[in-house]
Amino acid sequence: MSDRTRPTLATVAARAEVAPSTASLVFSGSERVAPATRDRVLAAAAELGYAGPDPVARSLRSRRSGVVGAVIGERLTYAFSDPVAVQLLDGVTEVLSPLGVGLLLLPGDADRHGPTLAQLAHVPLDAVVYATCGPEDDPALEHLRRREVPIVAVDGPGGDDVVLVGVPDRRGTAELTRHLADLGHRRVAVVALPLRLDGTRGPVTAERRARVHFRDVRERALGVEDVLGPVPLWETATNAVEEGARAGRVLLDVSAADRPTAVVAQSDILAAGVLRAAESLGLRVPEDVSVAGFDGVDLPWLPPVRLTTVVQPTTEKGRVVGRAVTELLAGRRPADAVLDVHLSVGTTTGPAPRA
Amino acid sequence: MSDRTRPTLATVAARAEVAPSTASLVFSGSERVAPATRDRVLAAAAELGYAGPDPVARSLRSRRSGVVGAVIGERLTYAFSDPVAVQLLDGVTEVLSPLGVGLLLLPGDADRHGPTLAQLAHVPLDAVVYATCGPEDDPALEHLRRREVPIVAVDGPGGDDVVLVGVPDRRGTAELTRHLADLGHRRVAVVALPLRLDGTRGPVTAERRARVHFRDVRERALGVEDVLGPVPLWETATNAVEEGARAGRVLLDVSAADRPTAVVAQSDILAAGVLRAAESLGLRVPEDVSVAGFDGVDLPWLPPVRLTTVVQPTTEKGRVVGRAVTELLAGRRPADAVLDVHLSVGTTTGPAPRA
DNA sequence: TTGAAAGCGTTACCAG
DNA sequence: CTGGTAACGCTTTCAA
Repeated sequence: MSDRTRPTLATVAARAEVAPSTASLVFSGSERVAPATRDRVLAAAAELGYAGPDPVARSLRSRRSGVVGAVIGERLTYAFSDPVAVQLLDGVTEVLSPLGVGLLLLPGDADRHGPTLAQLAHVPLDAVVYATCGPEDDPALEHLRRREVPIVAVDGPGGDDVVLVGVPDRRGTAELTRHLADLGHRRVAVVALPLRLDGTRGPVTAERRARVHFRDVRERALGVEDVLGPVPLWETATNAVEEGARAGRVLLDVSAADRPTAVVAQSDILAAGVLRAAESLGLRVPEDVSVAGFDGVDLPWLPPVRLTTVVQPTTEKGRVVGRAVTELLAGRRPADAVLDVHLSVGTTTGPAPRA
Repeated sequence: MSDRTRPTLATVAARAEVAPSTASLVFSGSERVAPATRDRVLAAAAELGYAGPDPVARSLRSRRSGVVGAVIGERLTYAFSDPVAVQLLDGVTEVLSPLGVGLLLLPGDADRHGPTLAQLAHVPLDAVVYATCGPEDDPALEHLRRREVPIVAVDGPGGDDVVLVGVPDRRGTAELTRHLADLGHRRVAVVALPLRLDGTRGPVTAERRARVHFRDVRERALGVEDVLGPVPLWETATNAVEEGARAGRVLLDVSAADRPTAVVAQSDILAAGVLRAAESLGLRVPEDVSVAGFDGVDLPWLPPVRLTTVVQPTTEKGRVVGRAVTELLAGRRPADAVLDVHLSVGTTTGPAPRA
């Protein structure tokens, strides 16, 4: 090993006695290179221990870095304890990885909902995916717009230059609620996902509800009310089992006269918490109270119960996002996409108990 | 908006009537710029809608891309259903994010243990973290070496040019095993994490054991044997609750004469599965069988049981990795680090039942 | 099929 | 404190 400095394409070209441009052609896999020349270049590269064209220099010329940002609102720990977020990103990488495009994590921290500008500004980005939160009033958005970085948002509120991928949250929840109504339920409470990421928890006032930050949360609440009219909302601080349990313990307080006969949680994770609360309060499900969720994720520790829920094709949603990114990278403007959901009736909903 | 083309630093400099190098100084936050000049440049930038220096061009010059790769062996869904992996990466980002460095996910897919070269080769990388698997015989390794990308490996086998961060897996497991031995346990079975990522599951033969791919798996097995001598190992296909349950159902088969009185699982996730299996087999824990894990992760759905386990400081491990990366980026060569673990005795281990 | 030359947008270095 | 100039390592015309 006598090399003083890391070899570059020029070094390789010189050693192979071809022009740099020809060597470049070889590494870009072009057909228009004589096999003999190609072999010579490859041999030179091997001898020099050349690792291939520097991605950064390549990016500068080709205006493509192979990096797509993933905005995941919160700390990794929170975002990735949400199976929906993970499945979604899994779908995205499934499509993007084979193209040599990687996902760059852009988490926020305890206080912030998104990445700081300092984080964004220094990092190459061919596109950005808002994976778990809409880009609504995100200061980073303006920066990305300036840089002309295309954006795909999941369940977000969108905007003209943002490609949207979502599901019919409202219709799905309405369908679920109709199922409950058909079973005789009239007093239904909703355990809501965070309306904003500020740690608030408790009953939702009209003012707070007017300032809901996330489209899907709003829509899922409306879906219930489409069927039953106004219902009480209980907001959780994060999408976590323990948060659902806290909510459940309050809502299902056995001493309350107007205890709901059914609880609609806005995620399966929260629903799992409500189930736990019911259990700890000595309530039978579904005899004393029905519980339903949203997402249709696999909670391996939930059985023997099967949760009634609205199933959304989360991984497929991720793939659709991945394809949208692919289109964007190719300079095309894909249409927004709305995937479908369906009701899955499990063992956690049943006839409303007689008053 | 009359701009035909995205503004560059040169455009901004021209408009502010300064040299490009001066404008560059402004954006790099240098002190050696007259406030008046700075304001003029900033004003010009604002007027032109300049988003700041192009990260790619900047990277080319400064030889730093702000991107650190995270190799996570498997599909996102598998890797991120492991709380240990998530906490670890959380710790890493906690240190790296404030530095404007982002984590690029480098998952494998169903068959592969690591990213393909096509994925790696096109992407800028200041460093790489092997987060959930050692770089042992990884073909990507040679590529990274050529590119002179520094590597930090967690619990990995290492190599001269790889910085290692780990915990005393062997000693920790030995301590746990001594606790069991003190309780009178002699017939102990181990539910092992995957020895290699090839979907194998079942009793571990000597040949297979000789080819174990992951250092921590080997060490944790040895820790048990340090105390009790050779014990049967049951390999799982992935680190998942259901896998632990499958293993548990076989190992705890009530009809077997030599049913173990204690099961040591190599992760808390697997231990949770074993607990489930015990329950479904009608065995009481710890009266009929003791169960222990490794990691000390918070499984919010596990209570009321408290798992006996070896607690490792996973998030701190991530921070240490982050700091090691920081050092490496600064051109220094940090020392390997071994963090500490401790035994946490819960309610799942007790005296061995009388034969 | 190959080569020459011109940048891509920035920062580093050295003068002034 | 500011300006000029030369890279950084590659790809992309355009010619030959």
